[in-house]
Amino acid sequence: MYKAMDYEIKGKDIILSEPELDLDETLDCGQAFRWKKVWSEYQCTYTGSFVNEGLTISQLSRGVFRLHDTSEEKFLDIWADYFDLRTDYSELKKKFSEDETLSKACKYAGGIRLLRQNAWECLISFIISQNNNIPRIKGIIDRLCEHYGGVFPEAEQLISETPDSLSFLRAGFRSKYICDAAFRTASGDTDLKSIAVLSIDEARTELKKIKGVGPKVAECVLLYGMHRTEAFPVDVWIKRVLEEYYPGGFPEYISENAGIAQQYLFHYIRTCRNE
DNA sequence: CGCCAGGACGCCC
DNA sequence: GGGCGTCATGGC
Repeated sequence: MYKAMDYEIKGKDIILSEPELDLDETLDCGQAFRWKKVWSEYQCTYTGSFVNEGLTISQLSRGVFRLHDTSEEKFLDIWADYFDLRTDYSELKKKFSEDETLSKACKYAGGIRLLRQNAWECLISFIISQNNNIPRIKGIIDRLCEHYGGVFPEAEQLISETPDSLSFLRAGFRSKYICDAAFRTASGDTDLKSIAVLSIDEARTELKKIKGVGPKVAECVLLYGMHRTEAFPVDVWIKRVLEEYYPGGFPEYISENAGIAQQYLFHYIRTCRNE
């Protein structure tokens, strides 16, 4: 599964070659909500961040990318992990493709990767996601970050908020859940770092102690924020996939990477069938 | 306008 | 334990 990375340093930029990555597919497929796409004169560029570290990255051509104004150290320490570059996705997809539906999904959008995101940001983001649509989720998270100076607020910054004081988010009934998550996290009652290494069922139980965290949100935090690739979030879209293509159950041989497979299916069912 | 959205909670049986 | 109404908000 380990894969060597192919990159070169070019001034203050890093040029990365990774055939199994596509920015549109990876950064805009419902796993992360804070990457902004900008079209400059010659290229399309994404700007986003991991915790306090910002990044501008553009796709120069198929499988070739420029990480702007960064360093080799930051690339190796932060972005290689964030984009999961040390995992061999060609190997993963080869396995997935033994299944007919997954084979189509991987062929349709082969540049999807599972981002290794921050657990706290995932927790709040997916609390916001419940019974909500992606454009509006992005709007709420934008307003949250904007209010805290353009960065995602830490739990400690949110403990003084109340559902009333968060009304500017227009998050509706979800605001009280954000407050509970912040209080529990800041007080140490919930410790995401230690939850991340629990057995998957213990981790689920711990996460669901937070108000507004049910099976789906817990699964998203595990998958996107803790890189527990066996976690398998089932929303209305994946429910349709399961009913239509997997009436006998999801393939057992994929279970340890079911969450990654789910990501290809989610994108496939939502976009391909509308074309 | 009505239906839906990367759901969870509270209550009922 | 499963079924169902409710919860804000706004995208489409």
